[in-house]
Amino acid sequence: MDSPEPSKAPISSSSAAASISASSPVQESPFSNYISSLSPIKHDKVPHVAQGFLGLNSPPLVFTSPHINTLRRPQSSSVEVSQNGEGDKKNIDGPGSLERSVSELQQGLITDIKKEDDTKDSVSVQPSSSSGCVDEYLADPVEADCANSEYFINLNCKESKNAFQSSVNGLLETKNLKFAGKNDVGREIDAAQLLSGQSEEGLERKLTSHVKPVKIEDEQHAGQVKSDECPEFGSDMFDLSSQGKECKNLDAQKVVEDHEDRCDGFLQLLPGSLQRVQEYEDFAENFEGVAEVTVDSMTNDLEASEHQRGMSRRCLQFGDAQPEATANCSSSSLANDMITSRSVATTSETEGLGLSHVDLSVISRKRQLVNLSQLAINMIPQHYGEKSSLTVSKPSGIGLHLNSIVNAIPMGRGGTASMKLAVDSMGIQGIKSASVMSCQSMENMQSCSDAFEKVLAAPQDGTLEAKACVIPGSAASESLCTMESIDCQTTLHRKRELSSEHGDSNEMFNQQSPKKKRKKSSNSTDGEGCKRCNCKKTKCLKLYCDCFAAGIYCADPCSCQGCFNRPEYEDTVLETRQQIESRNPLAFAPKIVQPVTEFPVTSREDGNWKTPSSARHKRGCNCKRSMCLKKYCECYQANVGCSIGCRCEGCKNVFGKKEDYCVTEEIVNRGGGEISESTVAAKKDFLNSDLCDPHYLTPLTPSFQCSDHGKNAPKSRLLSRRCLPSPESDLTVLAKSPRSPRTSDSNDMLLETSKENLDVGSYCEGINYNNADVLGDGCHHTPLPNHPSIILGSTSSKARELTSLSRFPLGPRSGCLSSGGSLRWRSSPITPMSSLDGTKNLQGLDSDGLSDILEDDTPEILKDTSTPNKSVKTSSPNGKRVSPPHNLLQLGSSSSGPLRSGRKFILKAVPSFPPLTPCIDLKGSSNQNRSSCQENSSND
DNA sequence: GAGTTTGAAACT
DNA sequence: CAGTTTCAAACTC
Repeated sequence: MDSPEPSKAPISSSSAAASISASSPVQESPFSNYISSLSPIKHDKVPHVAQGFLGLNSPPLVFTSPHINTLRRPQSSSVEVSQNGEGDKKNIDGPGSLERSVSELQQGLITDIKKEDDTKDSVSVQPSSSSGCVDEYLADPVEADCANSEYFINLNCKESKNAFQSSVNGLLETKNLKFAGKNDVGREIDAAQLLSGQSEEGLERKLTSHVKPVKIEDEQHAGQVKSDECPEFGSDMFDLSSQGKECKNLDAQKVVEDHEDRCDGFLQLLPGSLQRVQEYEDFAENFEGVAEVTVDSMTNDLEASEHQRGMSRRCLQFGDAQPEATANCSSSSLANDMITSRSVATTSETEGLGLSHVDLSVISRKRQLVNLSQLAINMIPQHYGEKSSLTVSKPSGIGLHLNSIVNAIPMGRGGTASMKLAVDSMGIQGIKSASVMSCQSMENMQSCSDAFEKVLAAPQDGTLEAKACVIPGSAASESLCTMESIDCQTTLHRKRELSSEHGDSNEMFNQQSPKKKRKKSSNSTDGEGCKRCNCKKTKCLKLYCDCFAAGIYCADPCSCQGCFNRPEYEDTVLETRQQIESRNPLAFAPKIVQPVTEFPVTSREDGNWKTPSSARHKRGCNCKRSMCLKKYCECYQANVGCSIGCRCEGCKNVFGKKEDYCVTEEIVNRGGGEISESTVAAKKDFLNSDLCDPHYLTPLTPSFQCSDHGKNAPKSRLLSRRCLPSPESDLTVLAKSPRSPRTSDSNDMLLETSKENLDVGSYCEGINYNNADVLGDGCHHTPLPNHPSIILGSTSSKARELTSLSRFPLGPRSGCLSSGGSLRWRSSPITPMSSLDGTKNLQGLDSDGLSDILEDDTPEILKDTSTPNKSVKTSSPNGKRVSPPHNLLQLGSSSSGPLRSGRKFILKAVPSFPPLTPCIDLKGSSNQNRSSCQENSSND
């Protein structure tokens, strides 16, 4: 492990391709995919790094694909991607509009290009021909859509094979530029501009081609989306260019790719240029200036297109997303896609790839989109309840890596990313609406970006933070992470490309002074939220490495020594990861799982949105001296309360003591048996009022408290606990829809032991949470692009989606589930969940009964920690019911029957509930609901 | 910035 | 599966 394979290390572009191919096999296995999906790898650090281990996270891929689909689908009610894609396009712009935009873009681009050409000359970097840039651009935009990608590829091929290569080179160059640019911002900018110019040309081509392609899409929805995006983007670009923002436009275009990769979020748009110009840090600064110009006018359209593109890019970079995507698209293809996506990302860029690569890349992009959408969902919900609903659907990974969590703090980024994701998820249909949303989100994002660093500290972004928190783990953090990681990863990719092209690139990274990295990391950690490793002996190939554990490549900020966690060593990384996963399929799964419901509850009660109390650490901590009051404690570090799974001693976790958690569980457990329908109803009510309300979800953002961490967290947590016994359970409920396993299991789960359930639930919860959000969003807005379930289009569809979700191993959990009971859930018809509308309800249910159930159901995987809980039961947090642990036991055995019935009942009920009733009154309603819940429970 | 503490990850 | 070692982050000075 320690010594990564040296041979691999010097991976050249070719090697990268090889690695890709190699990786593919691994990912191919559905199981691995599931597992990988479970793995949080994706984004934790993603923010900068964006580069995830494409190959590595097979699981992510699974998710990603679904997301992608969902993203695209969003608009189209139909589950199928293709339809959606088309619909999206239409929605966004008619083909004619696209053509127009294309023509315009072309004109604008041409102008810009000329200018850029000049700039290019000035810029040393840029090597790649415009075509190259274009290719990249195309690739990104086309991204998800294989068809589009193919189309583009074909176009490129037809136009000129050279162009394709050049495009590839261009990409590499662009990356290189960025990479090099890091040194000089201005230089980067120039490069970016140049690239943008190239990209513009490419866009022109693309646009022209796109016009045709748009219809081609049918092959793949994603393709449609891309085509749509491209046109829009182009149009956007055009407008910008017309406005005299050529540079920005160009940058935006280029950025779109890069940024998307890194930041996805609206930040990307502005940032896009900025990003290129700089790393994340610089980005913020430049962002303000640059962003300002484009943001208003451009943001909407650009965002949408960029988001999509960005999504796709991320997907390429991040395998994580892929899993989800696969879920949406098709589990079978997902794995391949995942693999391919990875390879594509690297290979396509590096090699130039064949069409197949392109397709793969497209897929990967789709996956990424899915991931992004998930993230967006996570993020969105918080800020935008309605919108969030759209995005929510996909919360691919609920779980968060601690790193991600840490990173999550910089919600702004995450928010932006999420926004983009949301947009993506929304799909074409959403695009316009999304544009609106995006506008808001963009605004938020901007504010966030502006405040980005501030965000952490500033509550304003609290919304963002809240999102981050909510997503927490997963999406939010991921999004955040992605934002930063994206930058990092983008740089990494660039580096890769550079390295591939220029052997030095690797050295460059390595050479980077640790100090700088540290500074960044420290900064990022603190403000930016980007956490970087400092590994010295593990070569960043072990879980000790936060980056590696998060599934992202080490980047500039890292001060690691002898790092093999780089794109260059992709093969090594993948292998190592596989090894680790072979030992522990959940090794890369998000450590923190969020219960969907919790947010609402917590936020409501406290009024302060702090950490998602419901969120829990998958494995739990084992603190003995820190009393869970320091960052030594992973739970505390993640701003989550300790749970049954924790083996900590003298737990004083501000976010929630283990004891409290146990109590809640007990309650839940009892509820499981005792709770019965009345309890469920109460929960439902609660959920309906709060959870159900999409708004409520939105508010979740509350969260934000991630940063707050503990202060309010404890209360919120407690409250949530009361209402929602276990976060996991809640999550599980939500999960049902998406990951269904749990949800479905929830029904069955009762039977299952509490521990297992908990684990699974927790794990799924994160996912569920996302899903829940998605559902909510979906209900209101659009179908979650990603997951079919998300799509929601209609409530009925929701049910299907849920089921579908259950099918797909959404996240890592799915994998976990596969291993354990989780699968059951999936298998189990989530039907109850089906009513997405009920998602909230579900959440609510989950929170109460479901959560309990979930906990019970929680797969062993998650359970790790959980054993103790059962015992805890004695006291109820609320003091209401402190039924003895029987519940667990009951659940396990005799109670199982009743519980099941109860759970099932709940689930069914959930659907019936108004999905997203306005809930906004988080506090009041929540309290009432809680009280009602409690009462109900007591009654029970 | 160096050294210590801490707990997770890895190993046996 | 439990115990030990290794590791890197968090923390303290």
